[in-house]
Amino acid sequence: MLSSYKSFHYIEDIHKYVGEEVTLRGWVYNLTGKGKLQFIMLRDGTGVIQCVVFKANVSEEAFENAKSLTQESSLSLTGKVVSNEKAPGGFEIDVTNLQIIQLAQEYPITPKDHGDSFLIEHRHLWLRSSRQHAIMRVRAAVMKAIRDFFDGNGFKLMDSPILTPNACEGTSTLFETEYFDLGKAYLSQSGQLYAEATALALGKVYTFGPAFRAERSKTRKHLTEFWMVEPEMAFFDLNDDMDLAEDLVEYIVQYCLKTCQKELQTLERDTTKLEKVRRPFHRMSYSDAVDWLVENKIPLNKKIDGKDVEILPFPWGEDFGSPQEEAIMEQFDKPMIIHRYPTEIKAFYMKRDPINPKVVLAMDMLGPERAGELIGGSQREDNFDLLLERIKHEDLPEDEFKWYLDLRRYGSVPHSGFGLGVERTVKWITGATHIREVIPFPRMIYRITP
RNA sequence: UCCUGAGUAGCUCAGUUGGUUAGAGCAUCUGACUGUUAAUCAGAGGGUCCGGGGUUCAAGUCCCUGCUCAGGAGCCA
Repeated sequence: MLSSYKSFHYIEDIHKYVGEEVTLRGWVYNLTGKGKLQFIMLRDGTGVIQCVVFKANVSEEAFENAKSLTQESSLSLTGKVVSNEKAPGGFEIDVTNLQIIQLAQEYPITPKDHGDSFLIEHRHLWLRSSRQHAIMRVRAAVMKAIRDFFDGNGFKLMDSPILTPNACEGTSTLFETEYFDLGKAYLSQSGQLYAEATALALGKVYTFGPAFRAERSKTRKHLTEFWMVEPEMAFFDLNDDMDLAEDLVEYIVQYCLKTCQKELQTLERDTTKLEKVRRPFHRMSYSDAVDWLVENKIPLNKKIDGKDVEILPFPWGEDFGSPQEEAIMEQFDKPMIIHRYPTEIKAFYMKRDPINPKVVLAMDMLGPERAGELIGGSQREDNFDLLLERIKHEDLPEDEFKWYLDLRRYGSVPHSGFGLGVERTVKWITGATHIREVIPFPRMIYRITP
């Protein structure tokens, strides 16, 4: 517990002090005046409350101070907590004294509409608005739910390096930097390989940190820097992996429903849709998904010689893009998993299905309401020879993977894991229209400030 | 990398077929008001129409070009 050193109160606790005098510190969220009466909507990070300054109840100086306030000025005020049904939230403060800490200059973000570009340029101030404030609180809840879930289920937190000598999957474009005399280093796009090593030391681990991708993606689903949690479990097969993924997502959503009702209400999120997020989720193999696309005449969109062409029926072996995933997801009102993708379109470390080596034991979890891919995971190749063969086949630098191959040399076991994108998840739960709204300071292809 | 769209006041936008001095709401400033919720009322200030070039008697408007931004594809969480 925090010691009670505070000389002021927080708005979230105000209901405990009805009839009493309190001191609040915060910022002017909005203002309106009516002659001898000034209304101040005060925010302090924990909530917003209406404070009423009546000329006859305060000193001349305090009233002049109240009149001179501007949006986002910081202040300290004292007054009595009263119940008033005219006040938003049901309570208000009858102000008896008021001191300005700093009189804010003309604040750029007004209560009226603004464009996306303007708001993102003022991200450092935009975070103060009620919608962004609510999203950040849901984000904090999602982070906590993730940690609670793993910590409470026997997982150990394991931190993987950010600077790495090679591309983890060998596909994605990475940010590059010079690393002393050792040549180039890259910002990690995934902690998975390191999580595998620690899973063989600790059993069940999760790594939780930022990931970096230098792809020139410019959509409302992509960031160049995002947060990902990656559990990795020794002795888990693909089914165990999918079960865990479903448990985790169910836990996160239910935790947010339990602890973020106010925030979800501010965001006008239809929570009945989130309440449906209960296990079991839907599952479908890649092959069954292709059959469904063929039956429903969903084509493959491909670029051949610079021309866009539609290929029908959808050919087995091609990867799904957003159009295919969205079409499949439209029938479902909770997340679903597609598993057992063609070997050729998936990463080298994924284990081949012993029943059908044309597919790997991989899985993607897609979210409803156009949330897109929330999770990507797989059972890992645990056979030394097969893994080496895949590394060679993909032309990956064998030397860099020597330590990784060692894991298959010394007590190799079946193991699995997955990665969950935090921002994708928060975007889905909050119903935010753009991923840049769900991380405090988004990093995107054409923007690195603020 | 490719495709599409946008750029006019601090902010959000309107601006007709090219035609007089480029408009509105909000914000700001001045004044009125004891119950406002994006208050209301009266008044005031505020413009490199993204930059450059061109067509024309005349360009915010048409053409070329550059810049900036947005969305989508591919890639993925």
